Amino acid sequence: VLGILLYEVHHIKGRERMRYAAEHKVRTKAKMLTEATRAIRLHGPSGLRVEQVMSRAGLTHGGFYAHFPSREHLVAEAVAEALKQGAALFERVTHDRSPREALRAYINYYLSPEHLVAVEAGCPLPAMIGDLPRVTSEARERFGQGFARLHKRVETLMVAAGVEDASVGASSLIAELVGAVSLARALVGPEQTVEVLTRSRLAIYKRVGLEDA
Amino acid sequence: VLGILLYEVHHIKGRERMRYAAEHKVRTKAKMLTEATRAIRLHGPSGLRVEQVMSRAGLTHGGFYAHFPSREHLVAEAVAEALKQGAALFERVTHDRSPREALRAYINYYLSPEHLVAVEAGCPLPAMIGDLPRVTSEARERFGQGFARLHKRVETLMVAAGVEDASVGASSLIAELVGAVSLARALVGPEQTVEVLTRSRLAIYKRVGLEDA
DNA sequence: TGTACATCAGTGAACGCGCGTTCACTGATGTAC
DNA sequence: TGTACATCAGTGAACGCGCGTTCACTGATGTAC
Repeated sequence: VLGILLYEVHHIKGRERMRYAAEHKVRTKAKMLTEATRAIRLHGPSGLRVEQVMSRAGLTHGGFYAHFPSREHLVAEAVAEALKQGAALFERVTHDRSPREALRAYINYYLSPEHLVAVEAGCPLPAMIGDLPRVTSEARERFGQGFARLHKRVETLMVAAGVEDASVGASSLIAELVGAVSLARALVGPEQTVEVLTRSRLAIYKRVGLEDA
Repeated sequence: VLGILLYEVHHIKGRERMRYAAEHKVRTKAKMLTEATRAIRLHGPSGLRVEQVMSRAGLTHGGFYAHFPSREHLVAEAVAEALKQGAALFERVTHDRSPREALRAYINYYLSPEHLVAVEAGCPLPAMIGDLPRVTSEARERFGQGFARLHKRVETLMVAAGVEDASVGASSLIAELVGAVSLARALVGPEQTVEVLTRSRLAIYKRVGLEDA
């Protein structure tokens, strides 16, 4: 009885006491997630290493399980987080431009040599798609949600830009962008790489009705 | 002196003696390569396991190094072999059809639900691109050669089919096909999957001037 | 023809290392009284 | 205010397993004479 009373007291007071610790924990978890999305972009979901994530977050690997029940749970959350960052990237590139210029800016950015190299900061899709079929279905569900959101954004932009069949167009655009960047990153020489990118840019420009820059 | 003489004799006779053994060795190496390309399609270059390749070829893993100096060399040769199979697949789907029907057949096959599932028999590109940036540059060179050959074939077909700007069109087509199938395989539910495929099919049909089937 | 010997693809055990996970412990931050 | 005690994020060593690679050995296929 006394034990139960003490437990209750601790429990109730606990909420007050924990507030700071909880915030602290949330911050370090966020740091871990940040590093995890970085790892996924650089090495793909199956290339994410628990110890590497922890050490980059300034921690030792043993502490991992205070935040995530397993590596796979981290991967799932990191996939979701990466897609949010992809959407944020879309906003950053397109905001405060006219629809047509926004569309052009996104296409140009996506197919630029800078984006090819900026694996850590760029769109997370090309870095993940290859691995995703071999990943938890939870992670893939999250990916599906993120993909749907991105599709919606692009579609909305295309409607505003006066592109007809925007839903089809948005899906097709994302597919070609992802495919072209994936291919370009797989190739070695600058010639082949640049050709893949510029050819896709020309083809896309033509079908969405943008003039050559 | 006598030792050198004996060595010479063995060496010369050796060629004769080895002929059968050599053929045998070539056959088992081919079996290993077949299994290796299968593994790459299923699990990506980084998912290829030496022991798994060997056991599927009916051998024990220790014998691997009688055929390849290292796992990475096998990966490089398997990447090249996989791309040859991809080109063969293109021939198989398009041969003895008129250019326009051949083009349509390839697009339809590539974006079909069967191809989505037929990871082992289908085009090897979607299964590899994600991993390739993290693979030997030798393997990537080989990939580049195979990609160039496929691009050429598609371009030639497009010229014959009367598509204008065939070089750009072929590159764009491959990029979208690869991107769409990669995305579709990454997604879970049938709805999203099918939508990605059919939207890309519609978009491609439109831009290469094929009517809906 | 038969016996001794050479070759080498293939065997299977062992090694070493990376990596996810577990666990006993610490130390900073708090509460109780 | 000060001392005893509770909590729990984080530490760091250890475990277990998968996997690429090595290595001493085998046995089938041949040659030598």
